[in-house]
Amino acid sequence: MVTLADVARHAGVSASTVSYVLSGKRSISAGTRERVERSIRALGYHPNAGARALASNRSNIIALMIPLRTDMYVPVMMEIAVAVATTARTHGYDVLLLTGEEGPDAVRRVTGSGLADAMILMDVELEDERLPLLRATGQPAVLIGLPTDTAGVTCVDLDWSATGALCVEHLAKLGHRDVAVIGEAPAVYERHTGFAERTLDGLRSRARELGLRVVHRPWEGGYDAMAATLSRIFDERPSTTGFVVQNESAVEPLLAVLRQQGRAVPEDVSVVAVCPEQVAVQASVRLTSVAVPAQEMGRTAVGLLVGKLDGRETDDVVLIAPELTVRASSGTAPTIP
Amino acid sequence: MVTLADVARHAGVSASTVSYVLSGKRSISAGTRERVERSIRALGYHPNAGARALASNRSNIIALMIPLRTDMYVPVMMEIAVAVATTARTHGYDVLLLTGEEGPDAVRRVTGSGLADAMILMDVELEDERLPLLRATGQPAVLIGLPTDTAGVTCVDLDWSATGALCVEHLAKLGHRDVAVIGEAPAVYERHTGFAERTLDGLRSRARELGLRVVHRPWEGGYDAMAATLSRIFDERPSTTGFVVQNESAVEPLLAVLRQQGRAVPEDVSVVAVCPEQVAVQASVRLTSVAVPAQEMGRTAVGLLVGKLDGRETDDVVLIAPELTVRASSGTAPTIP
DNA sequence: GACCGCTGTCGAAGCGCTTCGAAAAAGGGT
DNA sequence: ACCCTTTTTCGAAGCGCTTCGACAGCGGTC
Repeated sequence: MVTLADVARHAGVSASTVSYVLSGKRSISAGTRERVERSIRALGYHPNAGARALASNRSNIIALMIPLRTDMYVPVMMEIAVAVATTARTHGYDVLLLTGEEGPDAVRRVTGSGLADAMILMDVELEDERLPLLRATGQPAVLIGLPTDTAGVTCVDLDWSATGALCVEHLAKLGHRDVAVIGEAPAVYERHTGFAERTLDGLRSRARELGLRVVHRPWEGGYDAMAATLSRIFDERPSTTGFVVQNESAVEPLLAVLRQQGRAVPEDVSVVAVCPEQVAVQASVRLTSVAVPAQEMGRTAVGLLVGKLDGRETDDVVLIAPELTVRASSGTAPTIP
Repeated sequence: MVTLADVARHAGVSASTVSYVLSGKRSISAGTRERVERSIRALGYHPNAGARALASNRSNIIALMIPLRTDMYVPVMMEIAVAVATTARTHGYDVLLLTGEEGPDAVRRVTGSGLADAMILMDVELEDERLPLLRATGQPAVLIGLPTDTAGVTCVDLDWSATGALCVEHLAKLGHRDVAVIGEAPAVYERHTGFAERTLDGLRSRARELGLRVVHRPWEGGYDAMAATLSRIFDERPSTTGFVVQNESAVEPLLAVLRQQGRAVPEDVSVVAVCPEQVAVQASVRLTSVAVPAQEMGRTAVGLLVGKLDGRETDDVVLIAPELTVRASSGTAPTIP
């Protein structure tokens, strides 16, 4: 193993000089720097992470806590995780992967051991039990998701409320008067994951302003469940012509059942989805959708965290504005015959 | 910050005693152990990861390299990653998340810096460029996937060749004589990712033995592409009655197009999928499938790695035997009218 | 020419832990 | 009571790095 001392010897300088070349924290003459850099390359030197962490009290690692469960948004989670990992690298950080399994203990462990300099938490619940700990330890953290109380923590999220409003506005503009929302699995609501409730709230209040009627049905499971859900919706509100889907795994079942029932999209009913771009484009009908900006969320979270670690002042809550892209699944509401 | 020395003082013992209580590498009398443990809890002590890594030359971190691209098997990747993270924790390891982006450099960096004790590589290509490095450094590593040359590395994978064979056997047993394989995107083959080619080889050679005819068509993209692919297949081989799908994102398009063409599953055509259990169960037709045992792969990989790190002798190549579950998408071949 | 303020470099201390050899304590036989 | 073995505990060295204060040169100033 090549150590800093080896490099110093090879370059004919002291260890501290090599260290300063590496960190740039003191000025080093061009000649010396050059010589040291050449030695580093010649010997294939890599600074020892542990020693560095010990001496500098900084690990250059960001912990990312992903949910263990896979009942929702797996591709979104994956995309965020990959974006976090790549962005972190460009800032010189590595990413430690924690699963929600350990829960608050993981926060304690990572903070206490100095394993990571900061944390990114996903799958944040409205009253997340990890928050008090985070506030108490003063560990720099960014949440992806928006808890009820954002005091002392930084958050990044899609503006779900605006997303819901945007969907219903789009349908209203096309003349739809009765809208059905196919929501997440009941478990998601029970857990008080913020985004599901917020979307619904935003959608409902905008619908009220615009004079639309809304029914909301959670969904989970398979095609049969979807068929049942749809019959119920059309029984209760026969004049339903607009659909909002917030659950990417519900997209294909919904389209399939509609097709099977002989309802044409977008002639008879319009569908607006909240889902990753890719899902919208690859669906059997190209979907009018509000994209879930997974990458942007991951990138932003890392950006904020690095800002904090560098002592910069950062925003407390970053809400990403939703953007609706019109594709082939929405159109003018059918005129009642 | 609470250090080991603080604990020692609090418990009235020396630092080394505390260390031995923690590591269990020397016997400590029950009384002393008790006292030390009480102090640890009282002070809320967590060993400093950096110091530990420096002194012991072990970071207790496993690096997991996941592919950057998301053109395939995202849920499988995610499931493996989560399984790796959870299993690693039960062995006292944390997981560092690397993306393929850095490529071989990541291997060099992580090995050189002592950031991780070992690596798990996913998305292994037949002639993976990270392999020579791994062999050279002697870094303990486990590949998820099977390269051409497995010398000096440990691999875990589903036995794809047997998987292909199993699928075609099942169809043969049901009386199908002409089988079509809907394969991965062409890019996957061009990259020489082992599993795609192996499945196909296994399937083809078994088919030859059983006297079945096979056509193979890569697929990628949307429903239109699937419709085109199917017409071509039925034009060229009108007597095709068996389908094998190896691409989970192709499942719904295939079923949808078949339905649209008025071909009943399983009465007119049978479909066998290679995909995660969940996809098979939630599809619009419950699919006869060979499950991709993502969790098992992740768990096994960690198990092997921990074994290596503990100096145990481990297998070099662990091939997981495929299991075919019969569901509603396959049945007796229709008799030619 | 003595003095000043630079810039560039060095030496040493110390980060918190593990680990080795050795000392101290505790039994066990005679 | 003694010696010998075994168990338990301690002290000190050292892992590879960062960082602080100090020092050596250097050109410029009065």
